[in-house]
Amino acid sequence: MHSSRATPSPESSCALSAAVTRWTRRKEARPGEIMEAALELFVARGFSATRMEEIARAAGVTAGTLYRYFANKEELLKAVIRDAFAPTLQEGEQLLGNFQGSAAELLATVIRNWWQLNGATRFSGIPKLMIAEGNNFPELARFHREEVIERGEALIARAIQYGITRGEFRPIPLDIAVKVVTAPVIMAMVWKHSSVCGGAEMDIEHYLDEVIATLIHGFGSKQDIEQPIGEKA
Amino acid sequence: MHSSRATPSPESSCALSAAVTRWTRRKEARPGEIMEAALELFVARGFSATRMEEIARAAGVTAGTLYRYFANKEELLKAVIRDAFAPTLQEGEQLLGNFQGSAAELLATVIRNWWQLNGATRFSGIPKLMIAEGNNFPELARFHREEVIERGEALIARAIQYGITRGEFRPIPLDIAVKVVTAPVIMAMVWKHSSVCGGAEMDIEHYLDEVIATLIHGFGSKQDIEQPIGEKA
Amino acid sequence: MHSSRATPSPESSCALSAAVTRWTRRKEARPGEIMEAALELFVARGFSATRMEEIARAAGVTAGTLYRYFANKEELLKAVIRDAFAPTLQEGEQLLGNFQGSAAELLATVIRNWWQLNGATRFSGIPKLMIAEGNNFPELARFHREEVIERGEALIARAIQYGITRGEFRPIPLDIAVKVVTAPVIMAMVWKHSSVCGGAEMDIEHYLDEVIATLIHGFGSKQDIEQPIGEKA
Amino acid sequence: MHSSRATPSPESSCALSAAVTRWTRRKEARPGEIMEAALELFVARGFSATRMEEIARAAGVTAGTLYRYFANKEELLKAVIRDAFAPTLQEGEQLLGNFQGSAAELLATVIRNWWQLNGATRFSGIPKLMIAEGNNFPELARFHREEVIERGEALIARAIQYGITRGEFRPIPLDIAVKVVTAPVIMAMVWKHSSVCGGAEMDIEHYLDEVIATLIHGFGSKQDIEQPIGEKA
DNA sequence: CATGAATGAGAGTTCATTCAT
DNA sequence: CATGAATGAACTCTCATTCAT
Repeated sequence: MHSSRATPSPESSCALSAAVTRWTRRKEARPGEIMEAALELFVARGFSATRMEEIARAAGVTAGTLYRYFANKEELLKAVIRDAFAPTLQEGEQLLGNFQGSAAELLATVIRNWWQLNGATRFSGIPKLMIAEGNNFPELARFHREEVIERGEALIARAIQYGITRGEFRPIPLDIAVKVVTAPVIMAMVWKHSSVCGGAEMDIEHYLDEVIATLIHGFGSKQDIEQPIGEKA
Repeated sequence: MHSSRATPSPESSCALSAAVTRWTRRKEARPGEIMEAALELFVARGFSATRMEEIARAAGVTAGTLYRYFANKEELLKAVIRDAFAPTLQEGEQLLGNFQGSAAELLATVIRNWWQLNGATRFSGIPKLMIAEGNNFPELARFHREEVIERGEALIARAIQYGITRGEFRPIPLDIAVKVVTAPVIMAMVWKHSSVCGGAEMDIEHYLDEVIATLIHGFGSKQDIEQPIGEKA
Repeated sequence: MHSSRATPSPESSCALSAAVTRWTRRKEARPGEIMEAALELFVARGFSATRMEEIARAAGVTAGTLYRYFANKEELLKAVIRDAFAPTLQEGEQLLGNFQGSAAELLATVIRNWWQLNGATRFSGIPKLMIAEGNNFPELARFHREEVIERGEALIARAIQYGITRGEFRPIPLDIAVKVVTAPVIMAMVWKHSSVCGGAEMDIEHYLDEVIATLIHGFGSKQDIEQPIGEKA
Repeated sequence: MHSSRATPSPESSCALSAAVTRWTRRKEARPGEIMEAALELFVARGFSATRMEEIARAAGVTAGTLYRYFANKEELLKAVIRDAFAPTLQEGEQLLGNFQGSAAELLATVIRNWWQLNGATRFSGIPKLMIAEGNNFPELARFHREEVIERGEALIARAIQYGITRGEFRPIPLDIAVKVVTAPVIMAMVWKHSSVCGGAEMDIEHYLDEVIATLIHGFGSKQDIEQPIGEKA
């Protein structure tokens, strides 16, 4: 069955290799390989549109095998998400704990960290995934909201609060300000994975620089801020 | 030909007025009713997850009837999108043509118009739709990119250029600046339709005010802008 | 596709019959045909062991069609059961309402009715079905218990009570006496459908006669009943 | 060969006693432990619905191990049944050989014995099992019929014949009478394991008392038995 | 022109059984 | 001898689409 795959020399040693195993024992490696394949496909095609058998084939196993490691498709995605965000969130929480410098610097660092650990990796496809199909999978949505969004937004909120407390930022309501910060970053991730918008070929690093600059100046309190124009009366 | 069904006299057909029975009037309204129903459902559940029969029921017809007006599901969505954006874009193009005031005011107006004509209507669900499933329907993606995104971004670009030319905004690369402006607006539309993020209960009007304020100040050139912190390199 | 089946003359009328329909419209007949086929197969093979596609084939349709008429396999069986017992139970309830004669006669009639309307038909396979798999399908078990068993046992109970009230039967606790009556009848149904016990070739009519005789004499109060032997202490 | 696992000295193998390690002792106990676990689960869930891996886990081994001792699932059930009935039947045969008292007493004793040795144990689930799935496993059905049912019915037949010969019982055809006796006992076993009928909470001891009383009186010849009512013809 | 019964190609998931270790 | 990862064939159920009426 031309198993190939990590078989050093398929043709060597007649007697032994005749018995080339139908499957290779990989207990430890399997879950990771499967999650890898799943992430790739979920991001590329979407959750519903990805067939379990495709994931299996991409991971070099059969569909039945997936169910040894993950109870069902939804749990597989949950596992993928868990793996994706844990490090980023931990890193962020640590950063916030010890920070000493200016709020501008803090906000810039938080955003850049977020991008490097998530946006620049293939985890960047997950937000699009949840936006796309979260409504159809309520348990998945709940999980993502509680485990990822709430923790992530709390981080951003602390950074902004830090700036307001220091008088660097004007006193914007935290919940709103958090959205103002996250929106452009999430959209960047969406663009990376969407052929719909012309985002495929945009220079994301440059975009992020401008986002950061605009946010910092936009949040700034130094200048006397004249009333924004067109405020709903 | 045995149409029956509340048609007073199927065989009469003397003049035009006689033929305008309730059933016949219906016939002309059908495509619109179907598209209406389709938009509602596509936005709520996603494209793939919406069953043709649901759309039919919502439009008061049966599944087979849909295929009289639309070749298939994908063509139905294309028709829906075509209808959605034409007015908004026209309005925007007109505005840009005649504008005289400050760039800040222009940018604020463009954004608010966009929101009123799209974001506040149920068309606001379409961006999410395209983000979600555009990749799986390339022809759809191409159509949306060319007919909607490119025209929309051109509008925003003109508004920003207006500000730069007047010296109100610092000279940010246009393609980047456009994304900085559109990201928070599109995300607002996404949040409106996503149970995933806690966007359901956010105060979008207030959010938009802050977005506009932040953009205008962030783009502003008046203050001496110290070098943004953490700029790569 | 040699559809045959109620087609008067398959070979006649060239032009018309060339277009022999892929499917025949049978809206009214279908559910009945499907339930018929399902009963046959459920009884023969058991509930779990019967595949939906087998039922479909036996009913002359494809598997998908079953789901137009029945939400799922369990609902299909429920429909079969509903159809099977409604008439028997109604008949029994009517009988009990008007009866005038001796209790012995009443009991005999109730049992014989039960057998003729159920035991002698192919509905007789249903008790075996429920015994076999009821534990694995709790909703099915509940339905059968509430809709069939409880109503049926209430009937038997009334007949016995009638005998006790008249002094024809000794005062046996009703719940127990009901089981003593139903056990041999249900077992007769089980035997009819079980190759396991040598019941296939037994003379059930004769068996029922003896059951009735034994029950009536066994319940009788006339003779001085000496203490049953071996009663637990 | 690298068995490892608490084996003190895999390579020693000096004498017999050395080989009687805990692991080796286990080896001899295995089939019994597996059959025990299988019985429990087959009775609780049914034959098909019980997964081999469940049995394995319940027996403290893994799925693969089952196949060392039993060729497949069906053979495992056969082994379980073989073990279940041997003692009961032997006991019964002995009883019949030496009995001296009244037929009523004999019949009562045979039934009570049967119940105590089978009905009251977890073997009581086997009849339900065979009723449920016997038809799908012909070889199993044949085995059970020949090894269990026929021998059991022969026992009952002898007890009834004893009563007829002594003039205690009226001359009922033996094959019929046997069924009249076994039906209520088997049903009692079925009820014990069926949530379908409200049998779970019934007082089986009391039920059996009434069954025995009814049978003995029902079979009795003393009273002048008027023609049972409603006899067919 | 509208209907809606029917199709048929999968989708996710389960499980007895195998076999390299 | 025991393990348990892996297979692969079923199974139930879904849904876009067709087409006789």
